[in-house]
Amino acid sequence: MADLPYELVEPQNFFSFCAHCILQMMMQSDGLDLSPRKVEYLKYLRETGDCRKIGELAVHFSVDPSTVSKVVQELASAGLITHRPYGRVMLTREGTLHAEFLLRRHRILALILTHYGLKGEEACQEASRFESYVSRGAVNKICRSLGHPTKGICGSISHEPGCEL
Amino acid sequence: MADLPYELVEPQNFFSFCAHCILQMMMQSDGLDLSPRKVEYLKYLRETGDCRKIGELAVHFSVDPSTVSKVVQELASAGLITHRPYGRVMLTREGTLHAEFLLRRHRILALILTHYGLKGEEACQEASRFESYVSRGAVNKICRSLGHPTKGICGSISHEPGCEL
DNA sequence: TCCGGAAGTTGGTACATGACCAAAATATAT
DNA sequence: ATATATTTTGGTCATGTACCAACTTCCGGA
Repeated sequence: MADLPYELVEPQNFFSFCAHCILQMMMQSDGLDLSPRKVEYLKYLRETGDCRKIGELAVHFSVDPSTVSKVVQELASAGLITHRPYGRVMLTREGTLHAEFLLRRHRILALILTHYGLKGEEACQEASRFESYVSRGAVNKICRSLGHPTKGICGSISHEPGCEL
Repeated sequence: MADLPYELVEPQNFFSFCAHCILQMMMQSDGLDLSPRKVEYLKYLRETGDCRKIGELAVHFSVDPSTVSKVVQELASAGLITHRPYGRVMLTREGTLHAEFLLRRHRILALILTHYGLKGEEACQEASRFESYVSRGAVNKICRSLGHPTKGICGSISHEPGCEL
């Protein structure tokens, strides 16, 4: 952060960025920074309206609670969820935005698979296997190319501001 | 292997399978059994006409020769390549067939990415990241849906017998 | 209010993948 | 035949994702 090229942003242009946009830009990752399991956790939390318990996640993903406990701590360290020991798990604002992307990515990818003859359920499962390795940039291009569809196979697709850039 | 349901194949139908088909069927994996790095090795060996040296692979993938040496041993154990210590690396018949699939998968996936606006090089790199997690079944469906294209972006696509099934 | 069982955490282990280094072994080329 | 280049071996390490056992904390009922 020491050598930020401040000159790149002319003073007269600086205020054309609103705080929200700056936050968005800072938050935007390439979409490849989360491991597959963490992606599943975030999507699940977003889909179920978050505020889940460790045990619920453990049952849903058929893993030991201790496994969930540890991964949840990592997600909390990453600032994507909040979790006090023995407490509930819930998405932060940033985690929510990221989970929105993860769901959009999943649904876009599952959707295009159905265009190639995969059945709904099959497309969903297939997408789940590889989606973690598909970059945000690629997703946005596919999304734009499809005209930002709003209907996926396993849920509706919501488009955050910025995805069409 | 103890409890194979021999009854499932009626004696009068058994000989309708030729040895080649049986071999094919036995060899056909779901396409998800190789780690990303191993996939890269096999594709490279197939593309460069195999019979490579460890050092070449190490340079090409920018990793330590010792890393290559170990992974190569694993591929040899899996029966996909032959490799005597200090000798050349080359694909077995099975390895060649599998590498053909890996190349077809890569090129099919890169191809469809270009249909969504990704540039050639970009599509190739993107595909390389996630292709290891895309099943043979899905690839075959996409392939069939595209009418078994023969021209990919980073090479021609060859279709083994069986891919259109 | 206290207590016991349920829920969650911690610490340890395990396995796969894939990377590195240093040292030993082998091959090759002069 | 020996020096140099290549490869292998044996360690170590990091990441991701699991498990188990033991411990801690929480909560609801008597």
